[in-house]
Amino acid sequence: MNLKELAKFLNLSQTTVSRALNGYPEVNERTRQRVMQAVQATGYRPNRAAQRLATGKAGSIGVIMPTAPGRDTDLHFAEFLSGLGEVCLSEDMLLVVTPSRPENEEMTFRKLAAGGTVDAIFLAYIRRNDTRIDLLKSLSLPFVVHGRTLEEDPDFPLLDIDNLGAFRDAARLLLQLGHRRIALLNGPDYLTFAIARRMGLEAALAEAGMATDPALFQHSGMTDENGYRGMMRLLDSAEPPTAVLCSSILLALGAVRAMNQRGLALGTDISLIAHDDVFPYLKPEHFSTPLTTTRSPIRAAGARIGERLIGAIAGGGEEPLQEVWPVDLIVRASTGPAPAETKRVRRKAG
Amino acid sequence: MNLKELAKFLNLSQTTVSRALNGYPEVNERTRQRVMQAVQATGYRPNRAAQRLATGKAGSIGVIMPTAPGRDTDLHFAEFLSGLGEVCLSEDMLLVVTPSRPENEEMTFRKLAAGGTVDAIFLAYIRRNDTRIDLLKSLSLPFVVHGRTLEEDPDFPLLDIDNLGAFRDAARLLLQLGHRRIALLNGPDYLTFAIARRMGLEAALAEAGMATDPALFQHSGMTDENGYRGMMRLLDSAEPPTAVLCSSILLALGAVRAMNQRGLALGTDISLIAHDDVFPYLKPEHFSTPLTTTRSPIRAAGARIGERLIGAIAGGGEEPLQEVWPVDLIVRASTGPAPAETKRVRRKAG
DNA sequence: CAAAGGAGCCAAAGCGCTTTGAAATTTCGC
DNA sequence: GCGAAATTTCAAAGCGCTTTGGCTCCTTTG
Repeated sequence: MNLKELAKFLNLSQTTVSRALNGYPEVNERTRQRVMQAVQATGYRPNRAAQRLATGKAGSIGVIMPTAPGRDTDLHFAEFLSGLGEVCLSEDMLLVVTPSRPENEEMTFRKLAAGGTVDAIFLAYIRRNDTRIDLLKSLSLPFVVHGRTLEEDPDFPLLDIDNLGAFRDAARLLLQLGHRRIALLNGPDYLTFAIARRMGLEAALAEAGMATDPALFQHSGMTDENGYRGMMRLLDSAEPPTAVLCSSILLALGAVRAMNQRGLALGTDISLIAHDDVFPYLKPEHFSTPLTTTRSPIRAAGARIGERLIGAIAGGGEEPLQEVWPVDLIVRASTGPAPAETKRVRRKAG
Repeated sequence: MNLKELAKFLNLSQTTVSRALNGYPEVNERTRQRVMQAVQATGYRPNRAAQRLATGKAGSIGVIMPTAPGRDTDLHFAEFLSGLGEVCLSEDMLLVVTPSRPENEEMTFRKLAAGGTVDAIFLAYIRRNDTRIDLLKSLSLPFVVHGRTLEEDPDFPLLDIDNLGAFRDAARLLLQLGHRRIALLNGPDYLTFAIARRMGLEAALAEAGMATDPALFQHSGMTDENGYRGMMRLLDSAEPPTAVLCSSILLALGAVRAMNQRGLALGTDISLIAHDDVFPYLKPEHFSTPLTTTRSPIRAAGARIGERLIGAIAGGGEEPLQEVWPVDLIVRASTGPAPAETKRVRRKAG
């Protein structure tokens, strides 16, 4: 059943039927009712491809899903997608997920753009000098970046959380509690969010007039396993930290396990603050010792980016908006005063 | 730049250029080279919508993403999607993810199908008497179901793992180890995979001539929190189990935490077997006490379903294939002989 | 050397929708 | 009750691609 047939069935022209369906004003209300009824009766649905061709609008948002044979899937991606999806749903947009090898991402973008497959693109996992952003700028497709580059004043539309501020505040808290050796279990060092978090910690240390010890920083994929290994390595070192910042709940999960195994009490012997992207199935407040966290729901970010993308599609060229969300620091039981032995270590060192 | 312009640029007809691009034989090799070069030079990409309209093929696979305001996102969905995506990538297919409220899924299907938005559909989260399957059968669109209904001989294409067998084998192992009270922390009771797993446990118990105690079964969303709560409840009950089956690593995570908190040694005081869908960021072998698991990579299932969907699109109507994968039972340290106190309890009870 | 066959190319007809510009019909003011 | 304006409808022209059927030019073959 297509429009032509439907029109014939109704003894109307395609034009009128099309207009009735799309809510144009120049059609009699009685006629519109009749059309709607016929749609119900016949089960007619407009052909999406034809609609696209005619309007030039794809009615969908493009998302690149980074993928590679050995590559881990990402918890954060799914949660983000769910927020994005929620918005798409209410706006009757489709989500076109394009799996792509990292090395082919440029090609994938070009194909999506030139082929008119999508009306807007979302980009994440921003790297230090990310060439993909310049590419997107040149593509004349609305886009919003999740995260940002390290430059001072980015000139592209983005949404990010205040990673630097979050980890600076977290480190300040630990410093106030008397901690002097603060470790960082971070994400991959080529991703800007991880770099920003490290800079946050470094900033707080600098404020306190303290040097940074690179031996206390680990950059790795954010898995349970890496959290465990990293923590074990730290605990086995000559001067173990008394506190640790984790870039993900998963890293914290492994780190906490390592502490348990060593018989260390969380919040007493050692303090921990984790960043919480808010996964419904893994909550820091439900750890044996509830975790102090820097908290920012990644799902909400997905929803907001969806809104902005849809706005950009509808409204033509929005000016590039840089939106940076503050991050809550939520104190729970995993943070406490630095243990006395720290002082001993420091005396020994000094 | 469109085909017409490209053809003019080359002094060829659209027909010839189109054929050159799509690998048809009736075009001179030299001409084809010229065309390819022009494509490189101009950056021409065919318009996807036009292609679709002309061919009637959408070049994409539809995936329903269940979503609702309060609904948890699902770890398994992302991992599955990644497998599916991997295949789509190699076949140059797009993944159209349609977020949909559960109550609107039928409508969503109809729209996807009648609108020609996708060439095939994938369905998961199968429920007891799932009306969506009949709908799909009536839609004349290739589809493959992940999971299955409970009927004896399903007549639709599906891929599933042997949930019943997996949990029966797991329970048998526990029974052989002397366990008599075996608990089950399961997924939601309206989903067939969870029902099958319960049936697996019940089958093993029946074989051993034992009754089932519904108080030992929990159906819930598969989150860390529910694992913890469920386990706590079980441990606090009059006759706590000596062993527990978990339908997910996440449930196991919470359950293990509960045990730790109660000072119970995993594999000694209490045994645990979890089902492992294989998440790269959360591995049962890395738990403090490595977990015995029933293992089946959900990502592989995604890839296989992708293959089959693409095959079905290409080859027309494949006969409905029921593919059921066996599940490995991998024994690690979380399972051990039933502790002596169990006997005491039984004596008391007997 | 004419007929047959094949290789290579082309014009034009869709695919199913939207939208423009015009025509038919109704409504309204005086 | 008549012309003008507003309302409602329509025919037809795209959107950019694929594909059918046909045409031209060479090569082959009896």
